[in-house]
Amino acid sequence: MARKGYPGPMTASPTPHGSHEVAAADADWLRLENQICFSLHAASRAFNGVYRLILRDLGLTYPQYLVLLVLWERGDQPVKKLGEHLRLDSGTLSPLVKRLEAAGLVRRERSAQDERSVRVRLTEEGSALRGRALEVPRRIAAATGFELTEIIELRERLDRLTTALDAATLTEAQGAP
Amino acid sequence: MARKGYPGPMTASPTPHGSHEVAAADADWLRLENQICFSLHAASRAFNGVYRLILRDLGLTYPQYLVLLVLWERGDQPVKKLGEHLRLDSGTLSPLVKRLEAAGLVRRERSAQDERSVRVRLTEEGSALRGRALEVPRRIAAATGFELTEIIELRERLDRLTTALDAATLTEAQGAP
DNA sequence: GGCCATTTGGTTGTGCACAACTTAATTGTG
DNA sequence: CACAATTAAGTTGTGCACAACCAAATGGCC
Repeated sequence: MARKGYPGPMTASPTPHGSHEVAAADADWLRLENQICFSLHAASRAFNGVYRLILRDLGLTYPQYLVLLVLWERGDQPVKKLGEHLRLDSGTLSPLVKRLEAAGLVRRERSAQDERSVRVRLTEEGSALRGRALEVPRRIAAATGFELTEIIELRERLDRLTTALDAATLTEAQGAP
Repeated sequence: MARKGYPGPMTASPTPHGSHEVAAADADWLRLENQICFSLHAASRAFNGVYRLILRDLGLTYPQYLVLLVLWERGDQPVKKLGEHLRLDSGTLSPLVKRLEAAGLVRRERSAQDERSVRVRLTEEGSALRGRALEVPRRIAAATGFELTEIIELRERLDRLTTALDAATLTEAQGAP
């Protein structure tokens, strides 16, 4: 668990264009970036673990909980909108929503106006579950042990990171070689 | 993409024990915590997306890359040790390592001293891949657009978060009600 | 009307994460 | 020595994430 030191900023300074020097600098970068992406990965899974426990009482997984949050806050939504709010595509949402339907929490019904669209509607039971879910956030916040300001800062930084990474994904994917 | 405002600290102040008041405060907390866990979730997936692209040339997934990082840095390891470094259990690592073996990057061999243990050993090809992987971190760092100090701060905060969450998971799981 | 691209969901296949269980080797204890 | 407990991997089953592909409905265009 004890964290080994990361290479100091001096050793990781971006060496201009050298040949041998670059290899050493790369190795340092590698170690550092390993930390940041790995830290994020680990934090995400740790969060998932806490949610798993707390949501077990409600019979929900964490992504299912997210879907319900959207429905509780914004009302019935077509699958498309859910995907936009949660950044998930149909390949993830279709089976997930079906499981929520199997659990009796939502119903899926084709729109009459546009038969391509499927509206996800909370059932009585699904709406009622919100009451039991209200205590979840506080338990989660308590588990982090973070101050409110700290949470806000962290969130801001993560969102900025996500935006940058998404942009980079696009440019990598198509445009600039 | 535009972010709606989060409830200010004043509205989210933990109301003592009320009845109606609590519901409103809970709803605020809910919104806020939704942000932080969701932000983390989204950031993690965004990172994964960038890695997916950059690692495609190497024929690796992100978790496979993590396993190789450990092997490159610390040499051959039994599966158990890999799991400790990466916080992954055998259910995840067994098939993953088999895929790496199928790709010709590692070999798995039973230890002679302890026949329960399986040592994961880099092949020639697996070791050689390190050279091509050296440029990965810099491309990732560039994709984040973050300063070094900012990355380090973020990492520190995430690690602290993970530690707190892990501790909370344990106490939730067994002990204190 | 007939033809097209677009939009919306769905399906399939691969891989990761994890819980629960199994198997085999090892260690500890009487 | 015999036997129980522990440990290391593996297996099975469920669910999420995403790429790639498919089908039906829609809307624009001639």
